[in-house]
Amino acid sequence: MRDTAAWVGLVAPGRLTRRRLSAGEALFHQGDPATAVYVVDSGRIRLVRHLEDGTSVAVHAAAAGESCAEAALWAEAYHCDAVAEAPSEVTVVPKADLLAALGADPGAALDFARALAGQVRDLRARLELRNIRSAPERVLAWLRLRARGTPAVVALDRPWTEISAEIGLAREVIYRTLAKLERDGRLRREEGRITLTGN
Amino acid sequence: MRDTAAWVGLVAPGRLTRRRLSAGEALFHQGDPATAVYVVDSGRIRLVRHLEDGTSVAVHAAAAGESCAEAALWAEAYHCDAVAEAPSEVTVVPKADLLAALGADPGAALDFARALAGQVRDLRARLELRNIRSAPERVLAWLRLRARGTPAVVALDRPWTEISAEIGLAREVIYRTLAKLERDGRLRREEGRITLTGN
DNA sequence: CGAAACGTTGACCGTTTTCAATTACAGTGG
DNA sequence: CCACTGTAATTGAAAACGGTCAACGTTTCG
Repeated sequence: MRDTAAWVGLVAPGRLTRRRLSAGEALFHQGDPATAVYVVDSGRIRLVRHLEDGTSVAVHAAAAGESCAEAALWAEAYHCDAVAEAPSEVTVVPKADLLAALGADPGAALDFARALAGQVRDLRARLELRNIRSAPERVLAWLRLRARGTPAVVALDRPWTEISAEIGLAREVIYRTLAKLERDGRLRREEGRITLTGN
Repeated sequence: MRDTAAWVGLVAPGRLTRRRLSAGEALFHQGDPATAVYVVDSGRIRLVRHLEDGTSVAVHAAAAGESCAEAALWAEAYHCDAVAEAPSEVTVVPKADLLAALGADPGAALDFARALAGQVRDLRARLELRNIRSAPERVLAWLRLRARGTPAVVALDRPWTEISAEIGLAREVIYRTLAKLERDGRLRREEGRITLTGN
């Protein structure tokens, strides 16, 4: 992971800004003129779309390393609110600069497209994962997708509490499921990593 | 919807091919040299990734109107199998032609990026939707996201059977939930459309 | 006209969620 | 250096919810 936002390099470093947000602080509001795209460096930014009837729907929660509001590049105004869920830091990539860089060099635009295509691939896979109803099967599928080498080993870079949200199961279920899978000999749990065992 | 693949127009029509697949037929195999990107015209293409340990994981199921294997543009070989779930038709967009078109004109590359960014936005929203556990809340959120006008009306362009898969609930649950929401006065069901009622 | 797909509803079962309680640490400030 | 607080990791038990099976009327379409 996490070359996710390599395209930030397309903009001159001097044009990038850092912004620090405290919990609950807004990065931008729905309707504000779209002036920048963002990359979350730390913390978590929640994007919420407000609807005509007064209700709202969460459309994304960008974690550290992820970018958000790319679509703002082609929009006049932001289509959702962005609020920090926790103290966060974001890199502000001015829309004008990024567009200029992309328009000037086809290679740059292709790099950008490539990053987006990678993200589309990832998101589709995640979505497909959610179609697996059974908790153990889903967890196994998630593990297999990110396993490397023989025997298959998955390095755990963040707490299960966080991973469980990505997998879409309550964290208790994850623990229980892992324990059971280990008992059944499907995997082995070690400090910071999981080894998928043959059968 | 479904300008999803407007970028197909970037390639000279004469270079596009149509391919018809019968149920179960393979469009390409993991490891095959990546030669094209595809747009599903009808039917459904299932993408499956095969893993080192012999197991496999579904990474996507492209329905009519969707494109697939965009990432193949930057890959030597396909990273998954593509098999028709049902009789299907796809437009074959030769990788070389598309890359050439994108590389020649920054505007074209930007259009491509734009389409991908839109898809990223959609996929994130769908994923976020899946985080809503409660069936009625999930259904309502889905409806609200695609409601237009005041009062909010959702036009139904396809059978619930299909929609239920997108929402991620068994179709029976959808029917039951809709019936209950209607009973509770949260919405009204009419021929081919749903009206969200105030409260 | 008949087969398929769609829409609908009831009932039951199984799984996941939720609530609760406990252990283990890591970091903080006195 | 040590209580003290907060997060992560676990596990148990009960409740709730969605999944699945079944049955049936309806519409669609070849």
